[in-house]
Amino acid sequence: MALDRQRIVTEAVALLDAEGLDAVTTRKLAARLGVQSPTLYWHVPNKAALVTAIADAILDQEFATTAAGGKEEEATAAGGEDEDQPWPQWLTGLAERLRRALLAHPDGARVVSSAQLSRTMAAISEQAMSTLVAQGIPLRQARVIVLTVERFTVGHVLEEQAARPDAAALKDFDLNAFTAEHPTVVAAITDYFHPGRTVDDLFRDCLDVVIAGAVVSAGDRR
Amino acid sequence: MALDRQRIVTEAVALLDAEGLDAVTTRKLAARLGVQSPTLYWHVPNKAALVTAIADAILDQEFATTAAGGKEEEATAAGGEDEDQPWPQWLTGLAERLRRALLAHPDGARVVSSAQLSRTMAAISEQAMSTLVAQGIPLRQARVIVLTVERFTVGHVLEEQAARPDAAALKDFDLNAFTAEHPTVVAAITDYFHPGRTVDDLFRDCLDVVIAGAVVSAGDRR
DNA sequence: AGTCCTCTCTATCAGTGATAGGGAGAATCT
DNA sequence: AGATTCTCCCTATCACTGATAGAGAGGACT
Repeated sequence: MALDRQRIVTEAVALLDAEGLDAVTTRKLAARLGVQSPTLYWHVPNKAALVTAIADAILDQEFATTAAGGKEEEATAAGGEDEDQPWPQWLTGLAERLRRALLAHPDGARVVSSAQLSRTMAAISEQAMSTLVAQGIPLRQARVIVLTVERFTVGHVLEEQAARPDAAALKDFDLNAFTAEHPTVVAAITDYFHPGRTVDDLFRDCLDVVIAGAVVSAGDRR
Repeated sequence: MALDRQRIVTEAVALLDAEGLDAVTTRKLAARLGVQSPTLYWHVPNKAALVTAIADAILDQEFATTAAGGKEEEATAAGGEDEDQPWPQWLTGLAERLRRALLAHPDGARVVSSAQLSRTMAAISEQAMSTLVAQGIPLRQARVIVLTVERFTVGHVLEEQAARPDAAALKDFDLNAFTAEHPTVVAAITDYFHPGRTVDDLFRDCLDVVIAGAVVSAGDRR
């Protein structure tokens, strides 16, 4: 099978899924493709470009229609969400889809946050801002709201996927001392998760805060 | 001068300031300290621990009193902010101080976001959640609000400090094509910055959205 | 005096992204 | 048809990274 950029990116995502971002090296990737590592540099200028391409691939899995480019009409229900629903709900759905895309791969948030000039991310922003504008939000507000939601979501998932501290870091971690110094934090965590709430609920609760603020800042019109 | 963990971290921050996170290598750091690189491993278990220590140092510069530990009374005005002011304003100040701390060093957000178990970050959360609780916010809401603000802020600054794409990435970037495909995004950017607004204003506007949502979710009590 | 402990050293390892430059084969030009 | 160019992959190598093994200097304790 001919080696091309497409196949490289696909295999890179597979490697990411199997071993995480730190294991995505040119050599391991080349080995998977049955090729020597310098060969990759004929198809991809450098590793940063590869990571950006991976980011686009990750986002595309959830936003394929959105990212397809503004050409076609995208009849309705782009990616499962209805653009005609009220923007707060629509934006909530967008954020949840974004989170789902990031969580679908190890280090997904790290990949996307270190992508340089992701086309798909730009397409998402475009669709989000234009959707808000189409529903009467002033352009300036639309930008502020969309950026807020995007950056919160990436920041949130980044923390969700943060590497579990290694044994060396944990060995001098005294839970009792931590609880003594941070009683409110510990109490809040146990309180939050006790009734069976999940990390999905936590994201949703945090997102609701952001969306509520967006509604207020948009002058309460809906 | 005796080499100890404190001096290593201080010099690591200096190296970070001078050349950025990617240049913080054990060899360069050791050279600055007049020592061979394996020596560092006597004082620091591995590089991840070093990065976490750098993150704590960065945050300490802005939150020294907060992070000092819950022992002393911290008379008033911890780090320049008054804990008795209404929590929305107080939380706004906290987020701005957090952003200032991150922006004070190259890759500051990247450092903090890749820190494992930062004591200072925990101390910040503790102070924030307890401040909200002290003003009548239920524990569960306090946690949601504080996490939202923290993660938004880190996510936002992470993007602010994102590496400018290199020449290779820019060479096949067609601004006209980008504008054609993302008209709303481009229009929103020019519209936003035209009247002399800065990136500081943008953060503040986004933060205001989050805080407004926090106020709503707290049931409008203030 | 002898033993331990603290700290720094040299030597070395396996890997990493990246470049230089060679060569096989297909496509294109004359 | 023959010559040339282009495409794509190779080998060899570079400078550099985080990390470990193990030696040894010197002070502190017994």
